[in-house]
Amino acid sequence: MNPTAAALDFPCKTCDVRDKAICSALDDDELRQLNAISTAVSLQPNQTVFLEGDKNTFLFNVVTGAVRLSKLLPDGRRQITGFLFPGDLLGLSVAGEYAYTAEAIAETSLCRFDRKGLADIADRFPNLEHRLFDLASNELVQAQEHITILGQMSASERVATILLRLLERIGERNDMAGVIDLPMTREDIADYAGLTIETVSRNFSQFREMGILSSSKGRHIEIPNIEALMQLSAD
Amino acid sequence: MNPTAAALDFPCKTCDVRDKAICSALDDDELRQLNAISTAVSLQPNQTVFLEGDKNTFLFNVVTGAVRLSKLLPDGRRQITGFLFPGDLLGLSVAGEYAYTAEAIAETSLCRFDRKGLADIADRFPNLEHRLFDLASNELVQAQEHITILGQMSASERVATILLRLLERIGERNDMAGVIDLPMTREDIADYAGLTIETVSRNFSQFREMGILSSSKGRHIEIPNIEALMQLSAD
DNA sequence: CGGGCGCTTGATATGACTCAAATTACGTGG
DNA sequence: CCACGTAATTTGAGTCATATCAAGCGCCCG
Repeated sequence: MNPTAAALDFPCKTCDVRDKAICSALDDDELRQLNAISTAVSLQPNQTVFLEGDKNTFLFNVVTGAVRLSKLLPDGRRQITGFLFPGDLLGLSVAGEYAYTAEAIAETSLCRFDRKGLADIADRFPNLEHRLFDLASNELVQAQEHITILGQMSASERVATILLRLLERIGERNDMAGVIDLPMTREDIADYAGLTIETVSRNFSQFREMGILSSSKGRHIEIPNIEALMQLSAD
Repeated sequence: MNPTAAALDFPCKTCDVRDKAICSALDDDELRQLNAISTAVSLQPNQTVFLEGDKNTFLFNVVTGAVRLSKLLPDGRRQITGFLFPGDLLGLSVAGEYAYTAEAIAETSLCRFDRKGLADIADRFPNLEHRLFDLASNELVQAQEHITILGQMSASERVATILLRLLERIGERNDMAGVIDLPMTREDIADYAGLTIETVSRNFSQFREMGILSSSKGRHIEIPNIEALMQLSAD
């Protein structure tokens, strides 16, 4: 916002996600080295970050915007395995290949790290490797919650639960009420929830009729009573 | 099998999973230090390793047997998020608590590591921390495949896919044919697949009628033609 | 030999999907 | 700024896959 000479030193220092994601584990010296192997990347909506099966050369931090992760079945069915927002880590993989496709949902900026260079730095700074392990563990926990949503919940419970998680992550909360401006389409939500577009839409409509959502249209969501939504969410 | 004086040095050296899981990253010297903070644990079927919400004091390696990971919804619905077998890592978590319950399915032996001690060792050996990161990444990839199964596949596709994964992990494969002796009940499979016991059972029966499974009963599964099962699995 | 648990099978109910169409929001060019 | 065309969302009617409810079977263990 108000760059000083010190801040201009290297760009990470004024980064919005400086205290999140990978970078939060590091002191200024470490950050300077990380900065040396990082590149800023800008993406428009629906642009691809990488494809499932690509060689995993890079790790990314989401700085602004939103990203969707997805896997395709051979016949074209798509499962969205996650939505990522500022501060999230992107690009975990095994066996040298990304296991999913990553695409920008909105206008998005990423910080890109060379994987090899990152490994070199990590060898010198246990903090960094620790942080990567924590981030991976965290993603695993989220994935298991997603599994539980898909395996056990009804359509309305899924929609309610997903709205609550999006509220926490990208919404504004005021006491009992909340607002979310969704960056993703109903189709994205459907493919995340394991439902059809129609079922998602019908549940939004029903929530409106019930007064759980105030008559918000499209991607602007207003939640007058968060408690009521939580009661529908089954956990 | 045939212990020498050197092997008797410390127990890890003759461990069945010496070259898997955490231990595979380590040389003898590192392994010796790891050994110092590890304890063997034996469990009978249905005994609890830890509960969701417990303080995450330990990490475990599965040495023999099988473990199921599960999460409960407040009303009692259960989602099994994974089955673990020899070599698998157990106990990843965030925020100091296990995010799921772990229970032995069969007679099981585990190797238990003090988390704090492990962190100390990891600070000195980047190899180990690297390995933990890889294992966590690997579990994340598996979780995402599970998400795709639950979100997109029909009941028969789920059952076929799950059988194929179990075949890879704990089955015997001979050319086209395969055999699996399942350690888990139909209920476990149902809770893993996001289906009911009845639906899982009906699909087993249908696969038998179709000749995809040879008339195997109960938990002994014979697959005369693995290709045919793969065609039903949708990926 | 008996009891119980796990598994299978059958009949019916229902929640979500499919197919179809109308409505609304959005970006573009006039 | 408005008109148009397209994409996104909503709504409706009917179907189907899987859940639910209900028995019956078989196998293991005491």
